[in-house]
Amino acid sequence: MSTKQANKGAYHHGDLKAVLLDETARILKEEGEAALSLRNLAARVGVSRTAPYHHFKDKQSLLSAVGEEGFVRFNRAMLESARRHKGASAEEGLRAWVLAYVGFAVDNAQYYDLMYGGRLWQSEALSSSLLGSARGTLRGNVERIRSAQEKGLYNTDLDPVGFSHVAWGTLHGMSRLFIDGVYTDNASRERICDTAADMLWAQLAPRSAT
Amino acid sequence: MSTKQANKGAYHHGDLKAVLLDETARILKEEGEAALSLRNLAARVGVSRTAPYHHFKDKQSLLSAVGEEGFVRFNRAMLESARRHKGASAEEGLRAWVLAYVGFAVDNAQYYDLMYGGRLWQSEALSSSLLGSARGTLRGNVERIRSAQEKGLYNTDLDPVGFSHVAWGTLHGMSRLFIDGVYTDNASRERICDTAADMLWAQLAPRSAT
DNA sequence: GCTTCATTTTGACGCTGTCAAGATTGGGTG
DNA sequence: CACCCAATCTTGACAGCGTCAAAATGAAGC
Repeated sequence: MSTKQANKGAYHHGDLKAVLLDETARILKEEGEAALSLRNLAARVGVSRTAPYHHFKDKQSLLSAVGEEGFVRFNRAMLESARRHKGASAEEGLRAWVLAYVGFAVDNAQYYDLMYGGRLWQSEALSSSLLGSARGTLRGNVERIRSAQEKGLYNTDLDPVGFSHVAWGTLHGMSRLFIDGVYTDNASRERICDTAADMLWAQLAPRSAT
Repeated sequence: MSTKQANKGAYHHGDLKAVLLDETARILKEEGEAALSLRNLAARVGVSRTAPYHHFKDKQSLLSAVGEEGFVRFNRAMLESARRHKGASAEEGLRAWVLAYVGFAVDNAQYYDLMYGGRLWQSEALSSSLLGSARGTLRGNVERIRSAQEKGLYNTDLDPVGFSHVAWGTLHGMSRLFIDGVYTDNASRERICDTAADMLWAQLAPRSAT
């Protein structure tokens, strides 16, 4: 038991930081934000109340770290979705992207809430790596649009930056309305996503096409 | 001093409920959600810690009431914006609506947060009048679209319900990104709103038009 | 004038985030 | 191998929170 992993019960836990991140996400998912307290969290993991403070400056810092983990998972999910629709048409690709974005947000609300929650972005916590992740995602979108425009797949009259902002707003807004339970019919996710994809594609479609 | 209003300092405050609602909104706006505690609130208003409990079941109930007030103000703002652009074209009207919606959300974030925050809509608190307000707003949009379609002002091939959902998502998403400080450039509000209005109008514009 | 009832207060409880100080241990250096 | 240091974890403590119960206060009606 000299390795740094999985020596549960020892005084030096070894794995505590990772375990805290995972357990935090689990509690947020299964019991909601209100049920998350550092004391409760520590108890579940089997350490004393203040043990987490040796790995995270305070509660907000822990939540920021979970948010970063969310960005990693989000990027992974988007890449995988893109890979799965590699041969598809531009319109199919867009449709898949919309569905993948909203799908991730709804199915991983415990992460998505933290990723774009106001508390992260307004406070000074906003670790630079997190900000980098978010900016990188947006810039990636812009670049992908630009590249597709050059290949003649997208409408070349469109401003990539402006469109990215609005498209992001659309996906973010739909995701939030689903997550927060404001949309009444959660089962209609695919239908609404398709309608949104239609709208976005009407902007992206090359002028000469249908 | 026998009337029920404005007898400050008296044992029976008289106005307490209204004052609590206003002061809550003020604290949320000026100091943020984290700074709002019932004890602090009570102290500011000049009553003891538990006085609010005779007007609101608990903290969540107070926040719900503020949220309802938000819906009232929101509807008022939307009506006024519509009145101000009464003679304008359909496209101009849409543009004004987008700007009015996002403008209200950003300038009254303390209300908007509560109106569409997850805590209201998931919890059982969700008073029926609040739900009525929200549903009414959405149904009003759908009806307005339908009516404009019949007058030939909007594209008649469009499904009013589906479009309403997505358009709402777009405005809600942009509002949230502005409020939460995720959009970097808050000054570009009008430009982004215009881009969004372009996109929405491309859906609404009658088929035969430009 | 007395009663009744809504309103407000004081007291108390368990929970929270966080700091300070002490206990424990594993890894690197002699 | 022994030692010490730094990392890690624990115990103790404090102020603040939401909320309940019981007592106090004052306005309105008979």
